[in-house]
Amino acid sequence: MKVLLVDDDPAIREALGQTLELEGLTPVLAGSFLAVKDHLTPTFDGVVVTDMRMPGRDGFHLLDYARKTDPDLPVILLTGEGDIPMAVKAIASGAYDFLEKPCGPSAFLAVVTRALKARGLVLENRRLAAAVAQGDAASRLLRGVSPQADELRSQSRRVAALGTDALITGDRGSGTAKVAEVVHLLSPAAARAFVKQSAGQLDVSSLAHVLDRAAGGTLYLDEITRLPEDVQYALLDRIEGGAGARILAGTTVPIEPGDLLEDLFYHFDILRIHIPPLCGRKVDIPVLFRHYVEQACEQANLPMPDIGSEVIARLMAQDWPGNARALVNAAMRFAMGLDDTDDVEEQGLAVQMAAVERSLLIAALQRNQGRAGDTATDLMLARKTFYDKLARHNLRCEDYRM
Amino acid sequence: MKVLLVDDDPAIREALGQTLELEGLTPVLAGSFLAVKDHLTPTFDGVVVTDMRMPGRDGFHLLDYARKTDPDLPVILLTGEGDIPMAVKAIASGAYDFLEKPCGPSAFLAVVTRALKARGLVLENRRLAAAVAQGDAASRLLRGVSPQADELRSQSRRVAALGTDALITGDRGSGTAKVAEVVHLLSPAAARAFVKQSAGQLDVSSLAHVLDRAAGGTLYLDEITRLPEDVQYALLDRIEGGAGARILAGTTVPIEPGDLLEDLFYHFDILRIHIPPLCGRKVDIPVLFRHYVEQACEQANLPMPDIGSEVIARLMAQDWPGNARALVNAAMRFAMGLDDTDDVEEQGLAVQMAAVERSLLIAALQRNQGRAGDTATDLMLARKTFYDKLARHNLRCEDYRM
DNA sequence: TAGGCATGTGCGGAATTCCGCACAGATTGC
DNA sequence: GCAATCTGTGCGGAATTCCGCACATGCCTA
Repeated sequence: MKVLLVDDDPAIREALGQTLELEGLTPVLAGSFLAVKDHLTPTFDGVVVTDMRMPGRDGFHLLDYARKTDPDLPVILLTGEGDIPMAVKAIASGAYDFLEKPCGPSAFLAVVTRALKARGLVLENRRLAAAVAQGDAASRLLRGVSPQADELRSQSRRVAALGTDALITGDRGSGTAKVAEVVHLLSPAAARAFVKQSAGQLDVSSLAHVLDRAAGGTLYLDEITRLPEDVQYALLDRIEGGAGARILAGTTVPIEPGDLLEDLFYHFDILRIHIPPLCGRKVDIPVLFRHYVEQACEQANLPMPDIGSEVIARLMAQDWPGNARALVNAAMRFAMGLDDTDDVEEQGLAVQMAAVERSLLIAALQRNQGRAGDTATDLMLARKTFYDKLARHNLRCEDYRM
Repeated sequence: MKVLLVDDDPAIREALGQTLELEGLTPVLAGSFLAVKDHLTPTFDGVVVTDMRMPGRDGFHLLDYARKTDPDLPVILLTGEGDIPMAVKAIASGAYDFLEKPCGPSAFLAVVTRALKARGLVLENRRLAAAVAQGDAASRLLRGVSPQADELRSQSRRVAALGTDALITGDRGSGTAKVAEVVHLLSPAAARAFVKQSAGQLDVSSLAHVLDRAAGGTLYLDEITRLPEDVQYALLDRIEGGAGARILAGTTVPIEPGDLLEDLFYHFDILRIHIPPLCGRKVDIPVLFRHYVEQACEQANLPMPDIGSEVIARLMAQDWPGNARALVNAAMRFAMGLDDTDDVEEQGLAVQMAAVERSLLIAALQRNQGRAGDTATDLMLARKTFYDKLARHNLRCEDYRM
């Protein structure tokens, strides 16, 4: 953050500037309003200290201008010694604070530091408010109420902010690609390309190609341990020469230095994001399951079924080696009325499809209060076809009338 | 916000308290540390002004205690006139500011006001950070970057916070039920039941039933204008006697007092949430479309297709009388590789069944790591039939092998 | 009471799906 | 290197589904 110091007296400017520098702050010195005018924007990351009595545009003018530009931009006014009426007027005019000249360094620094802190909070609050309004990608996409889910979001935000390459680890089905995308969405390059590529399917020429496509954005290499050795060398060369994109590597198998070229391994291992398995954060299962059921229902335009406590108990009783992917599948089946939330052997496809069709027919009948013609139209079926299907499923329109 | 004023001299306390009250601030007066100790918590909504020299625990002790409790809690110290060493020590010890006794009301008020503002920023900062971390339901579920979308989220948050019954209006396909659910999720009763019911399908006995199911939570009555008149009377009786649940009413047709019993109409019309039509906020279409495509891809485990600018242009060129529901359908078709992004409100049964079958095939392929024979057996299909279905859905086994 | 509209069903032709078979090619294991 | 196994596909007959048509019946309204 900066301290914009405005005083027509060069000696005072220098002295105060030195005081600031000795405190580790960043002064920007100027002799007049005109010299600093362009700094005074709503996003200016700093505060203003100005002498009140200056030729031409005085401190009050500057204060007035600043307040119109950003009412939360702190302006500290330097007054003459004992000029109490002027000080009162300054505060009344919206100055953050005032200091009487000459003042001791500690008093000066105290006021400036307080103002900088206030400014920092204002800017941070604006940023946070924008994040809330927009919906931070981590909280939107990485769900869960467990401490482990919190940690995952925090790790993702940290990696995004740092902008470095990183390694994403997690068991099969845990969503390494999704976490990579979240990191991308959280980063300044969110509007740029996000390229996802299976590492095992790369060769040297296609590596160059995907790096070009990801330029300025993010390249995610799935299952990095399958990257062919010649491609590993080529990748290292690119990284050393500037890859032009952030590279995230994912793996669902445990990884150790010997699994990759050592330099490449340690390059990615600078930062890790570890996705906790579902079995270690079972408290997240109800939230995730409900979300996936809602998603499936929205997609298929199905009514949202009640999720009873016995369903939740059944979900919680399993360990979910298939992680989120398996939970998505279970949720989809549940949404379709298949009443199957286990990861066990399946019914045949035909039986499942019949159950789904029956659910969809019932939902449509309900939407249309049992009016056959309307329901057939709703489903974009010929009336006859519709009747045929009802017969097949032992359904009768009259059962759905008021 | 409060000003906690600590001084062993009653005359000074009273005088400063009056100064604060005249400024519209809220003083809390105390003669000793012990009297205020319990106020000093991390969530204390105010600042502390304390005399430094007091019998027993002095101002420094209070400052020290406060800083340990919450380093961001401003403590203003009142010093004796000219006691500069003491003032310096105060600031060095982390006091927010100091004032020399006696000081004028305006100087006193300026410091206090500044401290209150600083405290407000800190508390707001914490609240916003928590909201970001948790993921506010409004920003997660009610998407859009337009001012109208902002307004919808704000209305939803306000209704949620007030805890009253309300009316939700919006055109067909705009998602009145979804907004009702968001309001529910934002409210303190989020963990309780959310019951959705078509108003047209209610009778007096089923009304009692759904109110019982929603007890402590939220009941959403869809298409409230279709509520039979006898049920309206029954509902009014329950509302007057305490319904036991928050009741939200939705309508996709314009509603006026004559459309319902007058008392019932005005009961719900206390608060309205109006969902803006997509045609009035086209800037939201790209964001929403992308979200729905991502959702469809996640459900069906499909790779995310690129959404070209020509696709966006075509979406923007339509008015979307089917609103979000139609956009969901278009997104699903796009995700499935159907080059059809037009405003089609309902899906036919065949399209829905095709989507389901595709999802089930993919899930089975994943379970079987792309082994065709095993997958066909799993689905209880002839191998040939299985291959026919893959062809029909543009699926290839090899894409699901390790 | 009559007309209009909606419902429900049998018949039968067209369209679609199921699926066995045979074959060629690829992969895996001994 | 070879045998066993798996994969993928075209052909074609059987089975199933789609759906228009015609008709009878019931309900609602003027």
